[in-house]
Amino acid sequence: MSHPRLPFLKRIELFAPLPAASLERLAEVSGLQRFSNHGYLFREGEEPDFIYCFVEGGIVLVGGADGHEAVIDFFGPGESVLLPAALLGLPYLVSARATSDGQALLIPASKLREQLNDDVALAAQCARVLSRHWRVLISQIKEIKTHGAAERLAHFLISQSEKTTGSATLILPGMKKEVATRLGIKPETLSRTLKKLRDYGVDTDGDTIRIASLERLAALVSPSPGVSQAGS
Amino acid sequence: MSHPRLPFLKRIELFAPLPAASLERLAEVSGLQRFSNHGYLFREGEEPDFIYCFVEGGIVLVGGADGHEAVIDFFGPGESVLLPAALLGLPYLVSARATSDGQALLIPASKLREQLNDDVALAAQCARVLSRHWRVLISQIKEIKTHGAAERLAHFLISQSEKTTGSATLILPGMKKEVATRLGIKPETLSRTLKKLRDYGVDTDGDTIRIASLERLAALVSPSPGVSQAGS
DNA sequence: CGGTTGTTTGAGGACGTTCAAGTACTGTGG
DNA sequence: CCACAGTACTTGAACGTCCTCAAACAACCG
Repeated sequence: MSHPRLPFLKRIELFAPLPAASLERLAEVSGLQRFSNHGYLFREGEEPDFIYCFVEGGIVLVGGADGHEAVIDFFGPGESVLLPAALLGLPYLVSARATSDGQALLIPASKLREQLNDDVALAAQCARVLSRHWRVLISQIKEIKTHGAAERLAHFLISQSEKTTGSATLILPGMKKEVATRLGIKPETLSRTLKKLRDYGVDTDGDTIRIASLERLAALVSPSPGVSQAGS
Repeated sequence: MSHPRLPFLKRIELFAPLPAASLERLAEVSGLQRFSNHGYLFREGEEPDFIYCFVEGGIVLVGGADGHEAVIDFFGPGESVLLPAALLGLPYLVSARATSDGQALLIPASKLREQLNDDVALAAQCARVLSRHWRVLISQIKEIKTHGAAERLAHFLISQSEKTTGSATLILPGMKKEVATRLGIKPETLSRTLKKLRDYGVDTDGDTIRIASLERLAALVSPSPGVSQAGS
């Protein structure tokens, strides 16, 4: 451990599998940055100076004008954002707003682009991580286009709980209005939909959600293949 | 030009900027494959054997069960699909259906993964192309979540025409029902929405669309920036 | 020619939004 | 400590958009 920021880098999925040499080089140009809840880390349209890797706390990625926001997704410890904009050197398509206090590791975009061109391990790992992100986004698009609000909410809740069977308790990764936009609906609709899900064993208490049976919720999303399957 | 497939590789955006050595290596393991309209090149859930680079003709990427399809996007000459699944070795999340006769260059996924680990140029280029794809998907998600059907259709038509001003004539990249799903609406709704757009100078004749003024259409999408627009 | 598939059109209904009011929580200043 | 304002959230009623269902038309093909 020759560098003090090395242990932080190792906890980022994007960098974890890299050999020591690559990590050292990244550690030298990286910097730790604190941020506080509800603050903006960067805004849509700005030039990419850094990529952000979250060590502690999380943010929500939003796009579009104020009032007509589209929440893309929530990000937390171990995850990183803005790799695409940084690699291409194009303006951010999205803004990031903190959903809690925390700290992020910042890597200068220019250094990253440099290293990308002569460090196979880093380049290959970037390609793999971007591939995973692609699949996440594809899933989201498929879901928006084929499922209704209740199904999307159910699926979201399941994805937020670590487990896949039995009961679970989870805390929403942001304010309800942000969660609503992440699902492509209005806060009012989220409120009502959450109430509907009470019949399926979902209990709400502030930003804490208790799910009685993950299986029962999952059944709501894909009504056991083979059944009539009436409306959307 | 030591290899007969080299000229084809050079016309694929993913490979075009690569040095000769990388291209040669890819050319040796690649193969040309014909496909015919309405046929499936691969289906959701299958194991990734190849990535597909389109030399001629195009396909539509669809996800989800038959009857509840979600069209992701259309792809044509110069573009490639399935890099993410191939790099990760995970099952395809989508199916590809041809929207015309054509031919594609196939690169074995295993060879690509191999080369990715010892060819910086290839790895870096993959990362860049995946970054571009990421941005396209983000744009699509933002659009679905913030715009109505008419606006999305207008934007889609504009993006399909090469120009950005004056009048334009374009041919839909697939059947109307596929275009509809790409926009997240039903064929019936597309038909009706297309009729509404007649008042905005959009004329339909089979799969040929004539746009009187691209500016007028664009105004429909973003009602002239600067106006009241009430930011909340 | 009848069968199949894609598109159009119409009528009715479901889902989600908008508008509006009311409740609960949080931080501020008296 | 409490009144106050600001924000998030909830709830209700009316509305609009898009979907479903159904029928008709056109193009294609055996």
